[in-house]
Amino acid sequence: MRRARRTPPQPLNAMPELPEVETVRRGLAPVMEGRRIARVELRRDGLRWPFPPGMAGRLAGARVGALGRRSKYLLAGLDTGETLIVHLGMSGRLLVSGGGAARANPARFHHAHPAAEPHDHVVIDLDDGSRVTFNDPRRFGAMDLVATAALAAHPLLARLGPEPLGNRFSPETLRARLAGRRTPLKAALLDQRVVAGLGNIYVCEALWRAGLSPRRLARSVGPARAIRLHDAIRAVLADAIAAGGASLRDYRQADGELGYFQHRFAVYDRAGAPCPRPECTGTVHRIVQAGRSSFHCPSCQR
DNA sequence: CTTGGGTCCTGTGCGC
DNA sequence: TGCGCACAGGACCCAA
Repeated sequence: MRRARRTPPQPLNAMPELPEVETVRRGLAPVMEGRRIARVELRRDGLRWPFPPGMAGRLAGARVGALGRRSKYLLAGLDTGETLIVHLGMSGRLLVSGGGAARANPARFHHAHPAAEPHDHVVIDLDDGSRVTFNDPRRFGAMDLVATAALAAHPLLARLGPEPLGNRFSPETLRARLAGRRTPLKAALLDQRVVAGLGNIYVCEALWRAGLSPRRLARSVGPARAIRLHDAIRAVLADAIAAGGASLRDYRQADGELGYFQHRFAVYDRAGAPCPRPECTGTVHRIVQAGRSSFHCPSCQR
């Protein structure tokens, strides 16, 4: 008889950017949607910020409607008229145990739920016996609970740029938001007001796909380069989400839990490696911009 | 308004 | 082999 195992340690580069959050959303939706929250245990006062007053009591008894996503934020709509906002920060994970996962493979679940682990900060029990645990060693994550009618005005969401995979994100809107900015393109794309959901990894990857240097000034992106960049952003995110879905199934079969996908990057964290672009003989370089690593190929990214 | 730098937090991995 | 420290990241905050 085996004890239920926890998710193995995640690789350092499995940062939750938009594709990872979308992967978590897709895995969590069948667990949470339509379920009533039976009980919520807060094992500390907050994460990055204090939890809102009475959050556990306000969640208890609520039924979860649609599980959505905006940028890197998970949004759980509730029948109480409130929405739970969850941000994974850089090390946050949502682990599923019990419920359908346990019934589907009882041999792997000697106990209904694994014992609490360090950094298990929030435990959400649902009315079918399943449990969603928020674990976040670095506590850069966040949770808030706000009136759904006021969601769009929430300070974390109000100023976000367009969803990169949505209909309102076009080469023209991208160029308009980059216009006039004297900051390097790398920094501009990390600004969530320009386009929402990109982090350091996918900015590096999108710039490589577009053949644009991270050092190029944002305002120098004209219509032609905006098309290349727009297409590259969409393609790299779509590829990452597609890869994430596959590994999500693996995680569920192995542990009944949700995890991030592992993905092979073209340039991110690959300093010194040959540029993977066909017919490019360049080498991936690491530079530091605004205190962050940028990985790029100086030969084919201009 | 724009831009850049500091800060939080802890596990990992490197160098000595 | 063991210890210590730099590093990683998102988003807020503040200063210029």
